[in-house]
Amino acid sequence: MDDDLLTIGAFAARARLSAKALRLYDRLGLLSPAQVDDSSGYRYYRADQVERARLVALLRQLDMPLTRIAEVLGAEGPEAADRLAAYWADVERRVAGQRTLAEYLRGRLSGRSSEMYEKFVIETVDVPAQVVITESRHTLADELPTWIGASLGRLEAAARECGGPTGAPFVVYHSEVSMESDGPAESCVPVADEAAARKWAAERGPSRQTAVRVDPAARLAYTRITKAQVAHPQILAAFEAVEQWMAGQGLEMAGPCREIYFADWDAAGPQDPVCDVAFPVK
Amino acid sequence: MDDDLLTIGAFAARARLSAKALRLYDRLGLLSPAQVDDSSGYRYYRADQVERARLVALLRQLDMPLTRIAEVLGAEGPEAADRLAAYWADVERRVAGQRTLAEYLRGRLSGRSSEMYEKFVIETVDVPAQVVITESRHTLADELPTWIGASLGRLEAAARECGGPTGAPFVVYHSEVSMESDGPAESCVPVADEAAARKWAAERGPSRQTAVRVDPAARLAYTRITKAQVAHPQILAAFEAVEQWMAGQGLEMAGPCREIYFADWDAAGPQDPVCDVAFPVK
DNA sequence: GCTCGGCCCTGCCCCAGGGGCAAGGTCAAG
DNA sequence: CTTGACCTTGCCCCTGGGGCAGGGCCGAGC
Repeated sequence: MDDDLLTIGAFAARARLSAKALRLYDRLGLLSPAQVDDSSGYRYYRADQVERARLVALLRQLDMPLTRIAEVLGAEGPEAADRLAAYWADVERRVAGQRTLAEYLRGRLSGRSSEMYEKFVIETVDVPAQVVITESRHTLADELPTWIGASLGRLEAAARECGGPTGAPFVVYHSEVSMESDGPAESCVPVADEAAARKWAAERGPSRQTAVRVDPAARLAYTRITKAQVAHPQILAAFEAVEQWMAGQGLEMAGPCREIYFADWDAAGPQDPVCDVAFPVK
Repeated sequence: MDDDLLTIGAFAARARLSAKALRLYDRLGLLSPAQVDDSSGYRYYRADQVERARLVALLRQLDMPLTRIAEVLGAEGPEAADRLAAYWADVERRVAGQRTLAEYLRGRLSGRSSEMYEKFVIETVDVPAQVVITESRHTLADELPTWIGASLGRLEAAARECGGPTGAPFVVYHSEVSMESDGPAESCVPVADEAAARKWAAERGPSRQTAVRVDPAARLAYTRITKAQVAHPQILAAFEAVEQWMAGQGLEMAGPCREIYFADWDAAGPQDPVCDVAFPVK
């Protein structure tokens, strides 16, 4: 039994890993040598540890972080497969988003950049102050559409108990327009009955990040986009077009940007206008 | 003009980047402030630099390294789009490879691991020493099939001038079985006429990494696989099965592993055996 | 026993692409 | 003039190792 212990170099060659990597995995508890000489510190591996080492190598080929590899190794058969599947599903989601972004950028870089903004018609409108009930959440771009749909659905239902929706629902982006980082987004539905709204919010408690506030009167610079354009990354072009226009007009941003959904989403076709992309201006 | 200069914080907010990132991009020459105060070191950006900054942010979202981003920014319109397209094509190739690997591993982890090796029938065979003409190359796994096809095609053509192919062509993997890292691979075709072979190699020069050598007699442990199995990552299972069997028999590896293509590749169907996966044993 | 070459050990610095924090300088509004 | 917000540089941190230095271990030959 002592005889088929392998030194780190021999084991590394069999496992197709570097000795350095093996020392790291040892330190992280991912793959400990069967035996370590007390005085010399030499690591000795059993031949049957090669299988585990190779599995680590293959998982690393998927760019799986070592901590997640440790989870996979720590789980039993089918559960390990589930964890791998979950990891890979994350990767595919991320890559899918990047793929659409890459396509968008390719089109933009290939020369259409200058004329791009001309497709957007920008106007301004003055909106009065209104009482809104809101939900807030930190979320990533790929979950945004789902969350917006669900959240506005909940809020519109609640609005019927607060004097009914008195205007188009909208979503405010408090930090990032709608990129990868989870800038807080706030979905809002205007209601008539502020007292009822406050009662509603008090009942819900802060658990769902609900709130009632008065959205101040503002002048909005906006452009109208179609249902097909309400998706990443196309919608970024609309935001940028409005910002460009504002800069050209010498207008300054007076608050966070928003998307105003004035049409019936489900009834709209891809080319129907459904949404205004807007910035408050001074 | 002085008035629409932005401090780093204001510029960062507009560009949706961190100030830290902007300092890094400045240091790398990727995005230099329009003006830097000599005494205070304060960076000031023009508002129209936001566009470039956002482009950097979007390209970073594709995980494009800053050096490649610099190349994209340095190129003109369509060329920039080409560079982005080339980068993204690389990503898609890598992910496609990882995807098949992930599927393979998912199957393996979900419980089929123990029975997996039983599907392979392993035998041994003694092969005599033979003169071979060879080409060598460092290559990545995704280019391997193409290279093997082209290389064996060239060698078989050359073999006809050296006494004809006298045995099945094969590919030797000198370091990695066939993974991501570019372990050198050597394609070999046995020939009868060593003198003619040496003449052929001398004419070609070392430019194409050609060589003539005597492949020593060996006992091979091998398993026969079908055309469908000759691909990543399925073929890894065959290599591992042979290694497992060798370990079970107490046999030691006596040299680098190889794939022996004994059948007519183009005429074979997916389920036809075309290849032996083999290890020399002592 | 002695040495030599080949492994092996730990420890340190390096890469990208920043995050976070500390110490100190600047700027503008009250 | 002060105060607080903002800016500067510089240092350490993360992952997953690569590379090198300085020193220890081991077996083979002499």
